Amino acid sequence: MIRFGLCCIFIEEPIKFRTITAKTLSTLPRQQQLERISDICLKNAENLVESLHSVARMGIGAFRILSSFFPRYTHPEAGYVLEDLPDAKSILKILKHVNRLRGGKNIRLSFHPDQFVVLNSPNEEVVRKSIAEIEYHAALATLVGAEVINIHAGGGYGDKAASLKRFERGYALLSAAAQQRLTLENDDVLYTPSDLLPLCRDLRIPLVYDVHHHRCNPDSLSVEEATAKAMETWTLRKQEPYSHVSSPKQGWTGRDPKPHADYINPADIPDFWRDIGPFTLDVEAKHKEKAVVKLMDEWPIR
DNA sequence: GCATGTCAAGTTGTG
DNA sequence: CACAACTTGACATGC
Repeated sequence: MIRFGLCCIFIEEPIKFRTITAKTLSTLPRQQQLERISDICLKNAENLVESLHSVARMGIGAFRILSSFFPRYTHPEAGYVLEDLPDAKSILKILKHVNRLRGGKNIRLSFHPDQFVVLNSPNEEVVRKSIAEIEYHAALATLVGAEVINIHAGGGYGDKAASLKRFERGYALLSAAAQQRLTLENDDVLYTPSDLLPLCRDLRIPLVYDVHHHRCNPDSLSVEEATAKAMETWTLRKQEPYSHVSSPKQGWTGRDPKPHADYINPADIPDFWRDIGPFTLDVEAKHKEKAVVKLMDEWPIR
């Protein structure tokens, strides 16, 4: 049994999350900055409520919240905390409503902090900023009841073993709220499931198994083996596993299989996934909810 | 209006 | 060595 998930945004549904750049904010006095940000955060909170209604209506069971939900939250100049915002009370109220809705509709929420979050960087400043960004996600996750903050292990810096050791150091600096939600995902160029599984076992971190990344960046494990080992990291924590799927834009014969296609080719989903579970499968496709709905139609669960 | 360039941030592989 | 790719497009500006 598979629960399908949508990532961040919609292509056809009339829901547009808003944002603002640090550059634009920098032209405004602080009070006006906070007003602009507050307005955007309030609208994004309302958008999230609408998102839950929409995905529930379409039979989608998970939703990834975009990282710029509170735009520029940790920016060195434009950054802020919720209490700074004129609409803080309304925003909080809506986010608590989101949490109740999520529970009532049984929708899993997650985050995927962007590529600038590198917990294993040799540069201390990068680690410090990465931790701030993860803690921002954790605060938001606590408010809305999101289970997962999923990241990649980071750079290799010519020595993957040493770099994974540095990951442990960064991980140790996170709050309990962040550690509780942090998950690791195999990436498409560097860290394979085999690389990450020992670390996941040692730190009790669930492994989000991205089958597309595994095909782009394989190791000695078969898809079957990697699936089974990844699932174990979740059941150990008594959580439903998460996996990711996407299809290559130019097909597997094209030059670079890494870019994502508009839709999922059902053939890219391992057949045996029908018989395991339950687990959540985030669909990473450019056509967003249309791709998820199409996949659910073309790849019916038993 | 609509087209186009820009947007905080890291790391890697490619042309 | 510049640039795309990564989960990603929306905002800002200038015509």
